[in-house]
Amino acid sequence: MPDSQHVPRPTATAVRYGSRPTMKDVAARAGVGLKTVSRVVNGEPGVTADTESRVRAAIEALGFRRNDSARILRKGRTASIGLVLEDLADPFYSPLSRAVEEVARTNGSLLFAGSSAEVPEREEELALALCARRVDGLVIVPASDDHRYLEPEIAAGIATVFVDRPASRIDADAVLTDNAGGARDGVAHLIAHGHRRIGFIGDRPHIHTADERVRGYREAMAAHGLAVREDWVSMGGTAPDRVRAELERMASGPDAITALFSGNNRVTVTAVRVLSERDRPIALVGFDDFELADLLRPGVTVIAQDPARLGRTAAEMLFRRLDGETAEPRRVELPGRLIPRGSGELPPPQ
Amino acid sequence: MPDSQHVPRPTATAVRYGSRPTMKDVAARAGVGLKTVSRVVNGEPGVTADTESRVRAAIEALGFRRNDSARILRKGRTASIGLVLEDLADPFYSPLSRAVEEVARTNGSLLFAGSSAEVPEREEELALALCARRVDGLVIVPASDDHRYLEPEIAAGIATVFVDRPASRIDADAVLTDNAGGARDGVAHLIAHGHRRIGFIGDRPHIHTADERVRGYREAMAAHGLAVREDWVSMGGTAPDRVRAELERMASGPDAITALFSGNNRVTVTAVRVLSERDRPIALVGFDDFELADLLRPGVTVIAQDPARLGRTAAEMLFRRLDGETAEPRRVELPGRLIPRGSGELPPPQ
DNA sequence: CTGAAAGCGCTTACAG
DNA sequence: CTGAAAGCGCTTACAG
Repeated sequence: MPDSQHVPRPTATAVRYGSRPTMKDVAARAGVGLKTVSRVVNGEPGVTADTESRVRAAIEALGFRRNDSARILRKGRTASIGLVLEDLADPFYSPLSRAVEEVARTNGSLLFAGSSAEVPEREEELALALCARRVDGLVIVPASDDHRYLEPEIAAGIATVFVDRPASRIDADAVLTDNAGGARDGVAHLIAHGHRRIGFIGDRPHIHTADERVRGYREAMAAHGLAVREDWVSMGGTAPDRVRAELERMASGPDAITALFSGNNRVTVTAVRVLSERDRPIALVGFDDFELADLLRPGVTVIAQDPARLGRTAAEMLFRRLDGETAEPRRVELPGRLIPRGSGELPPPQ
Repeated sequence: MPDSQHVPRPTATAVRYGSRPTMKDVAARAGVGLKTVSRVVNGEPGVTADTESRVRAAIEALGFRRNDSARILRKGRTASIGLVLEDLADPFYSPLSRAVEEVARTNGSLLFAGSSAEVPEREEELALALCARRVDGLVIVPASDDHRYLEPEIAAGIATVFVDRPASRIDADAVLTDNAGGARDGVAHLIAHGHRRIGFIGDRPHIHTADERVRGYREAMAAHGLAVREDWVSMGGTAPDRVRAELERMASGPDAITALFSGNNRVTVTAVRVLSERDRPIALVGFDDFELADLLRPGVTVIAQDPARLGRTAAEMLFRRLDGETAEPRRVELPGRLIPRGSGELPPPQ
């Protein structure tokens, strides 16, 4: 089908790329110079109505569409930005992506998107591939713990804003949630409801958000004079099997926890699942909101982030840099918000 | 910071684009020809170890990174594909996006992603902008009902695969779920559990999936000799207020429905919310699975699609086309799968 | 093994 | 109002 309107060519590649008309073809057909075609295509002034209509007729007849690759090469700006995050499919990151996309569109840019899958090498590979395409800027949710590989790119002018987690070993713009503060609030909420033995299950250590949240947990416990037993704290990824095993361990024995603070949305989901199978209720506050949290019984109390706002804020900062803002790198922190729904207000057993 | 290693320049633009070394700079520094640099950068044979190391040293010293825009212009293939869908943030489409991205990566391509927000003009604008960038191919979840605007692009060789919904007014590859069949199964399931007055709330008419699902609903009702009252059928978008009003209307009065088939995930979520507030239970089967459906009380019975598989299948088909496959356009249909969880097995009131 | 010339399809700077 | 020439940064085709 693709070549039904074309003279057959020997290879698919020839069909694919040999057959597009260029401005030169349009100029020849319209009987004008190349620059005149360029003027019409770009809506520049200085073309008579008559000339313009001849050019438009030729464009129409040939099915011409300007090749932006060539334009980009000449102009410098590519009118595209790149987004590198952990997982496009994650319900936390997908609204963030959408928000970045909206800001890009508003600024006339297209968006490259890619998932690092939390693998540092993949983040680097993706980010550098985007730099080779000469994206104007980059929004990155880091997986790597060393971003010095980006220094030459940033020095060469690729604006870069980190989001959700800060850059490591370089100084760069970042938009974050107040993770420690949110965790503090959540744990304080459990303490206020009478809990003393509170567990924490979080993501792998050295992930900035995971470290910050466990820090908030410890600070809240300390602020209320409560000791933290180290077997109440478990950092190590969000795989359901792991979370299940750790929670079941913490919830058994004489010193069983009476409440859990879960370090992110995926831990929370597994925790809800495990707790729903148990008789003795355990209070739960989770970091990150999620859809339907209010419809579960009990509703799940959370510290909500606003992923769309994170994305929007980061992208807007990026475009301000592209517009020439040259202030020192900034770090913006957005607040987390406690939403009580029932699970975090359960009292400890008598 | 960005220009700390550079001589200050008059404008931000100059800093941004003036300062990147090119192959020519590398060649000059290494004392070799341009082509030799190209050979080293691209790992082509025919360079002595000594020459190569001189070139590598120059690359390192200058912080050179090949400009892929220039490469693309010369080579034809851009090693990028475009994805146009309704909403990157939608939990149905985000796994689809991720799957497309994975296949793109496997094939050495980067991914442009954009949301049409269900606005036909925006789909067209996005798709044509991507064509102007000369993406190798396009995966599209249609919002438009007329894709003839893509004919010149497809003829010029931009491979195009539609997913979730077929193309309109052109013949093109498509990967779809068997929407009518899935809806038929879901409604038959409700009928098998004793329901006779079954409502249907779906998305706006003329959206292919919405039309197909309501068709499946009507077919299942007819196949069991059940009449459909037109006030049991409501097509018109997924806004919560609308869904709530329609469901409350259908669920009241002497001929109130005893069961609902909801046409997609967003309708289902609102339906669950409304039904949870009511005393008299109403059975529910929803099209599309969603996270935590099993943790609600009752669990929500669904016809599950596999969005990741849709995306993967479409992207694989795209790359087969790019590899030269020239068969007639194909339509692939993937099955839906009934997952009983409780809400669809509730009996009608005695 | 190496490199000079031409060209990809546009835009820029300039001249008429 | 219009267009010829040069050039963006690479790769291709060719010659030495």
